[in-house]
Amino acid sequence: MKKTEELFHNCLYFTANSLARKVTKMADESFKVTGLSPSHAFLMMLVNDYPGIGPKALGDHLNLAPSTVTRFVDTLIYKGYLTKKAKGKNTFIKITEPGKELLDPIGVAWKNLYHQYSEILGEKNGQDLTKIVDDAGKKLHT
Amino acid sequence: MKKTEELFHNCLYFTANSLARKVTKMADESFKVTGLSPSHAFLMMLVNDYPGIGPKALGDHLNLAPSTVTRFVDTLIYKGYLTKKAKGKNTFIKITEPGKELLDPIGVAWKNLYHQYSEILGEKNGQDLTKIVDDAGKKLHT
DNA sequence: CCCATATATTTGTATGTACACACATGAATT
DNA sequence: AATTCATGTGTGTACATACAAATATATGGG
Repeated sequence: MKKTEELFHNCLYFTANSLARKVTKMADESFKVTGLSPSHAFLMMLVNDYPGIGPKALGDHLNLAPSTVTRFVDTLIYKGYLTKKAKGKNTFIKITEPGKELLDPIGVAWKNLYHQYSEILGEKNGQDLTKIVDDAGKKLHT
Repeated sequence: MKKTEELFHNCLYFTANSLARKVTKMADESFKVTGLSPSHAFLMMLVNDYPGIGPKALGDHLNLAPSTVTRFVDTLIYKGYLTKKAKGKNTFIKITEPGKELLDPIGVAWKNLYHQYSEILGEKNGQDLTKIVDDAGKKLHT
């Protein structure tokens, strides 16, 4: 008869959320220099790649609900890094000049995060883990 | 030059959170019959195993911040499933009779969740994934 | 026994994220 | 063209979770 708290570690809900919280804490720390949370930063990168993209497409790329994207975008507009224009059913989101200036620091922060967890997990280990987790996430898509 | 959105899938922050959100959605669904979120349910199980346990110890088992545990416990007290008594520096949390009645449904929901994701990922695959994720989470402690 | 330091807990506040719903618009079928 | 259906977007609301600070208590060295 195993103890309950040991059983937790056989539960994907428990382990996946636990890991996500820890990596998120590291990532928040890394991205602090940009003044953005990692997810907001990723959104900025996407908007830079796809000028005029809308919330739905952003959500698809980021695996986030559209309403979440709307919130993020509004925050980034408030900070002066994005603009949006509604035309008919669609919304076109674009990056501003101040927004573009963030892209370099974002890249650096991202690289730092990678190095940080690679150092702890081992680089290859971390890569393997990431791939396995990614594949599982894809399979679990509803 | 890879596309940004493909690079996301090489980022543990991205993949781990993405997976966690998907598993959480499944878990929420499974635990709906209990009227509790999965984390609340796990907390109930621990309190049942360790009558008189405090927020700090609960947080250690659940990988949650003590303040988070306090919030959860207060919610569960409000629902009538737990009690707490402060003595000196410490707080002693116990389960109530109505709380005990939840333990069976919680066990069932938990098992259902396991079967649900095992069916999608394959049972062995899911177990391996869980172990890998758990190990990584342990390494990333602090 | 007293002070400094460490520990446990709670509270104020903030962020990320989602769902359910509403609304506008576009597409398809009659 | 009108009606139905699907899609994109935004809002109200709610929950999980955390940190930082406040508080209360315990503990160990002098």
